[in-house]
Amino acid sequence: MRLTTKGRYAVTAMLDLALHYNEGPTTLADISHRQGISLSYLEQLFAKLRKQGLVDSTRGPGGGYRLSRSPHEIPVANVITAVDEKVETTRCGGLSNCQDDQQCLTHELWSELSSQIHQFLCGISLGTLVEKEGVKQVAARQERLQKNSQPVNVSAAKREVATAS
Amino acid sequence: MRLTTKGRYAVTAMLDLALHYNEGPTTLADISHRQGISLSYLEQLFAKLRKQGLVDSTRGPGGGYRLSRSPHEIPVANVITAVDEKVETTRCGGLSNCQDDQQCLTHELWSELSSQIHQFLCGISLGTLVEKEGVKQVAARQERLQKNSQPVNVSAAKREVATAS
DNA sequence: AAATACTTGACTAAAATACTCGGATATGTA
DNA sequence: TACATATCCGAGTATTTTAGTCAAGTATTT
Repeated sequence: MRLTTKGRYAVTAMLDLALHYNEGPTTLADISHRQGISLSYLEQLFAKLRKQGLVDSTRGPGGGYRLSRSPHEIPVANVITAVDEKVETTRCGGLSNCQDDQQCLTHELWSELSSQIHQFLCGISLGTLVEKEGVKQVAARQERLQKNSQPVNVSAAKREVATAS
Repeated sequence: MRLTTKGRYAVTAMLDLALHYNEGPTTLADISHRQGISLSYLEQLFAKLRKQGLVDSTRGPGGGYRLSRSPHEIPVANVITAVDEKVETTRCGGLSNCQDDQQCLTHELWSELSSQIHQFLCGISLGTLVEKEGVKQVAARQERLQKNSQPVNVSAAKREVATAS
């Protein structure tokens, strides 16, 4: 399994969606504010998540994204594989042609590890995570922060910093 | 846990060492031939493996590297962490300051995953791998290839290919 | 002395990652 | 219809990592 920040961002964003599952569509701008992920990057990620059928989108004012099904029916593994094309730990992508068209010495090890990770992440759904105490606490903190602060144009703010230097 | 080709190379090389555990020091040149890893890259990796006390080295003719202890006492996890500085799946390296100095929404998930992977790779030693049927077969093939072919300067060969195009 | 083999450090091409930017398109509201 | 809000889409790019090269050592055996 490939574990990159891309996959982490995707899971975080999807978890945010799961937390607001009962509130109608959530905009990427909201997720961006709450989770500190750039809007344009979220757009890229959600294009893939949509293609994989994990989320539905509605355009226009009041629109946004929502999970295509219950949080309990979406394993974390699906989210990660949706944005990170490759899923294998092995070099050859499971084709066993790692070295001179033959299986390399450690091929078995990596396949086994892959399936371990896959199993673990398949066993945990967004729904599972939402119910965790720690997640609830962090989510509550994020809500408070959002209410106290004005909506901010993050990229504009960053641009200011950049030009100031 | 970070899983890169660097870690894979390291495990492959260490497994090669384990396979020749009873034959005195193994040179990096031999490993390079058998496993198709560039000599200079191996040097880098083994510098780290030595610092971590996983291998002992002897210089001069007849020298080389050998495992510092029995293959059964070296878990794969140790090899990987020796060459891949970071070991955490989490962004913050377990410090819980992933977002605005606070714990991010998915922090728990990644810590748990980390420990899962760690457990798995701690449970498998080089000795375990050596005994696997698949590994034995691949190793046997590599021995045959090595005996049939002249020692080759790999990087010189590669350079030829490159200039030919 | 000569050959072998490890040791160290600096450097680099190529790939991947993590984004940004600009614009297009759809949709609800006044 | 105008306008604001959102999603869509493609191209471009700075940074980091990977995977390696290169050069100049040092230690040890024969």
